[in-house]
Amino acid sequence: MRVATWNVNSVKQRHGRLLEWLDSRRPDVVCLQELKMTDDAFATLIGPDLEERGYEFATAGQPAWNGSALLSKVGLQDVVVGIPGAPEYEGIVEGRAISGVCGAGDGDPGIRVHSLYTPNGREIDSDHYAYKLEWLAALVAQVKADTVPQLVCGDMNIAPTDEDVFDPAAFAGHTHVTPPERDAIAALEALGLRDVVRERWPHEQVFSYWDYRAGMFNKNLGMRIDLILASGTVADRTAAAWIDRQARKGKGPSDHAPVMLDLDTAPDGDIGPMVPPPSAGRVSPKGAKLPQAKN
DNA sequence: ATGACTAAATACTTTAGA
Repeated sequence: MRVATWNVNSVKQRHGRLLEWLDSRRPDVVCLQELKMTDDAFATLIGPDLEERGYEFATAGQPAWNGSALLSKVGLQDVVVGIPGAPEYEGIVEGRAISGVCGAGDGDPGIRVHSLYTPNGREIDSDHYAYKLEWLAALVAQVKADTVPQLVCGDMNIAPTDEDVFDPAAFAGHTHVTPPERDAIAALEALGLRDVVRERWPHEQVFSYWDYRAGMFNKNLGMRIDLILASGTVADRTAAAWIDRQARKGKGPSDHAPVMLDLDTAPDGDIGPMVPPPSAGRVSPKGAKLPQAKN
């Protein structure tokens, strides 16, 4: 079974590339983030394309911003929209979480797959940052309460360690790298979840996000903030785990690349081409800075 | 010192992303 998570940065803008990627990689379960559209708009725009390819789907959409989706060719049961107990932001329930059980049947309990878009946090002294931490606490509580096999996937907006950014010095004082944020990832790992990409690439620079500006992708100045965290029995089935940098290349990409996990069973037939290892031989230049917002 | 790119709505400028 192949599982993928991808922040597509607008399904409307990524429609063609998303379908080409699905046809090339043939994932069985797909988590999408930043749909930037409502449930109805998603179903109208891309629902028929997904059904034609054998996917069931469920969405936690929202007008214009955020939005998470879960696609599955291997069953989609017990869908939960949102995280119980998660905070709202200024009275709005944002489309940041959806989960469902995939691959169940024949005595197999399946896997609860979460498709998550953690709040960005903006600045450390902002209420968006406090909201991010509260949201993460609700996620940890929910994962703890659920004892079935789990995959926690998505744009977590946290670089788990200093190895997950191009230069820790460039991120001093910024969100995504602060101890309270990293504590949330550590709390999930303390519950038995494992970061399958880092386990597979323990000493490589593997990034999943590169700012659109200033040639950051070409210089490999990125961050690893899109994660797949697997509970023990699922992580033990890892056949391959990687970041699909090919999907970040060319004209009109998302600023994120998909994260991929192959478990030790897969459907019969062609599941797509082999892909090269992530960032093979690439090392970030030293002393680079983050792009700065215009004032 | 500054800008840098993309997307959506607030729409020809602002807000947001990370």
